Amino acid sequence: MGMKANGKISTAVIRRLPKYRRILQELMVKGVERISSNELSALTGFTASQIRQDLNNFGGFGQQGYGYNVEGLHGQIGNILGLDREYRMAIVGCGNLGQAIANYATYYKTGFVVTSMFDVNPKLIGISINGIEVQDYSEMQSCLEKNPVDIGIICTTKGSAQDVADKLCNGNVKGIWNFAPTDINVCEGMVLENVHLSDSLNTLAYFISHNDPRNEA
Amino acid sequence: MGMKANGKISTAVIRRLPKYRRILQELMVKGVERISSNELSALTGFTASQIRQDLNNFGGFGQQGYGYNVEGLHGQIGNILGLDREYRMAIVGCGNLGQAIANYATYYKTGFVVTSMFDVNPKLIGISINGIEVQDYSEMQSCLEKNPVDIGIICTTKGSAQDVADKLCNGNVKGIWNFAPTDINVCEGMVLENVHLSDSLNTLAYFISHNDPRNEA
DNA sequence: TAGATTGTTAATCGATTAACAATC
DNA sequence: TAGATTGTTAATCGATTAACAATC
Repeated sequence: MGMKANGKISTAVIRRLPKYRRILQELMVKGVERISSNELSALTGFTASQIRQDLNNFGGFGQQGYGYNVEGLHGQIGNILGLDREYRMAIVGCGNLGQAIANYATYYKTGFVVTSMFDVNPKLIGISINGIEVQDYSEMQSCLEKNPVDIGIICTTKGSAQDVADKLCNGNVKGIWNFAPTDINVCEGMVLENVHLSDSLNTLAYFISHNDPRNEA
Repeated sequence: MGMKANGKISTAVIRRLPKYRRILQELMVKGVERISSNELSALTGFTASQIRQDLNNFGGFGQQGYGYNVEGLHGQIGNILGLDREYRMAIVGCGNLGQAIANYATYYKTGFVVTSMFDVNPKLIGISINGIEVQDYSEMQSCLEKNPVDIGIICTTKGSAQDVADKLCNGNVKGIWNFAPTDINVCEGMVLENVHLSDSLNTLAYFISHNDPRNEA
């Protein structure tokens, strides 16, 4: 039960947590009540030892001779990830990708709520996506003051990304989810998560051209 | 010049290559001719030592006392990644995300060509996206026989992803780029690159809720 | 030539795996 | 209780960093 979380957990561990939780969710749907680290190993591809090691960074969630309670562990990991609260999000750049995320985020992820969307394109300003009206990017700063968000999502072109990032930093968002195919500089304390699709595709090309099927990213 | 590439290069190294190349491209645009591992370190955030180590997995591209030729190194890394050829791609699932990728891929990435798109939704079948007509998913297998592709891109819901993956395996694609928020099983030899947006967002939530700005994914 | 910077080996650090005692 | 499986320590493995000789 008790979170240890004394020191810094390595990012490798943290990035495995969502997968654990995803698989536990599927088990819950199937009505599975308990699972051992060995069975989880088969489902995740990680070793049983690593799974036990990972989980014990945060606390002893299992029980000797029994394993882990699926629902309980799912909840624990959710808490660790900070999914026991709501995150308000603003999408900047409302092209296909921005729209995809607007729909996607609300569809798959309760807890993540898109509360505003911004663009510079007059054809997009004013239209409604998933119930959210696209606002003029020039009004973003004042909008964010009135309606603060936790996460800014950058779905613009490479060229605009840094300007957006700067304005999001001023707008007191806590984290930036960056889909623009470039690296951006962010202010002290800002959490940054990049989704570099072009890098991902290039990596795929590497493995294809080298005939090297080392699955799983 | 000469590729070593004797043994298997670690995936950690491979995943850094696209970033090197991306930054070299920007330097080319700026007209920069040469760069040292130290300067590259400042631009990438990796240590100079690591950069030299990484590159020397593939060959000695630098010159003592000089550094690296920007254009030359950019080309070399492109070759290593397998970007000296064309990749034909099929998109399965033509919602916002599929459409975003259809536009994105061709816009940013020469060398990656979307040649066909498939969906089950009658409202989407027949429409044209970026010049490609959306075809009925039920015809995918015969279409792929007539017009083979290298990469299949899964932009469907969780529930359909495995069926799509199976059909892509039969369709002789070489790699799968999976955007569905689930893990899929692929046949022997298939290259799989997952883009788990929900995992990425969960990771972002972790760092926000722990007030831990360990930037860069 | 002297200075700069690579290529490469050796040292360090961290992450993964193995093993097993604790315990349900 | 006996069996199963965790929690945790120790051993191994691999990746990163440091150092420096080679060389442009």
